Amino acid sequence: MVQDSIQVLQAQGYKVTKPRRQVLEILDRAQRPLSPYDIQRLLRQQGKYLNHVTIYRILDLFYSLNLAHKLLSTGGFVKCTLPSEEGCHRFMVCHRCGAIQEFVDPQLCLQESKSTRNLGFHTEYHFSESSGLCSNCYRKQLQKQGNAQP
Amino acid sequence: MVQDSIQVLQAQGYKVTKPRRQVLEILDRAQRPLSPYDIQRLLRQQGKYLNHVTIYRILDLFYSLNLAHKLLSTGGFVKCTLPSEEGCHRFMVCHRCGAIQEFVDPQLCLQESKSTRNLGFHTEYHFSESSGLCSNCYRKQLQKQGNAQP
DNA sequence: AACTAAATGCAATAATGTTGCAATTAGCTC
DNA sequence: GAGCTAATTGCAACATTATTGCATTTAGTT
Repeated sequence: MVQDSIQVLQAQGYKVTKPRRQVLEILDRAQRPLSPYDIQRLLRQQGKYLNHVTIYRILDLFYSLNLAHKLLSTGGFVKCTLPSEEGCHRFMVCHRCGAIQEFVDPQLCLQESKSTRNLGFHTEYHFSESSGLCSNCYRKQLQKQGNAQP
Repeated sequence: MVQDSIQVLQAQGYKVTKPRRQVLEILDRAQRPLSPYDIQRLLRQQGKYLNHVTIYRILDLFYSLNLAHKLLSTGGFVKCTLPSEEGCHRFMVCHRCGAIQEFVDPQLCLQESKSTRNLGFHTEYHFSESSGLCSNCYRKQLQKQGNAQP
């Protein structure tokens, strides 16, 4: 929810400005990663204008407050959908429709840390993204294949 | 080794050109991710000149042949250090000295796939990078802390 | 309503990527 | 080793993305 993010801003002493609300709403509605310029374009379609510098700065802020994440594989930003930081946030990205889903998995974190420790590395954070098909696109794929082999 | 990559190029019917050799050598020597322009700068320091477009194209080729990987957290390219593709290649990145280490872990792949499958996702590939300290930097860190508390 | 620090807009610039086409070259054949 | 040709590179122009300093505006307060 947008409201939650607004409360975080207030709690941390940041102003709740119109541009910040607008970016929050855009991110909240979009179910895919957006670049700063994506956001600018989407806003323009609604007749709203934000300088791209402003958007960069807002995204930096959101990122630093963990209100948004930067997807590595696409480079775009997504609104964090998890209540609080319970460790490393992971993503699944559907390479067909672009849908994303955020999740945490403490077990995986442990395993990853163990695995890298064995190689002499002291891990502090994991970046993890899985690429594949969401259930919708997977079903469609199966149907298409099914029709192709009568 | 550079030689291995050259053999892959030949085996796939690609020409072994001077620019390709030069980029291979730069990547091989660098123990950190390099952007196309990084590579151009490094070559220039050796009195060699490559058009940046050429470097982009060479990196695209190397990437498509799995001779190089693109690190997501930094955006730079690194030469693949593993013999062949035995699944998803993972990276540890030292955020202090920039050193990287590549590894595979089939067990982790399995766990990740299972984890995402439980969420209705059909994973085909994992992007995984761990950020932390390499053993060298970790030791230095400990020493510094040790000195600070007499 | 007035005040002030924080935030935004603006302008200029830097850095990074991309495209089409002409010139060059690696690897082949003779 | 000379000549051939498709593959590769260089060039030029352009598009996109990102950064900086400073003037202007605004949210939250008094």
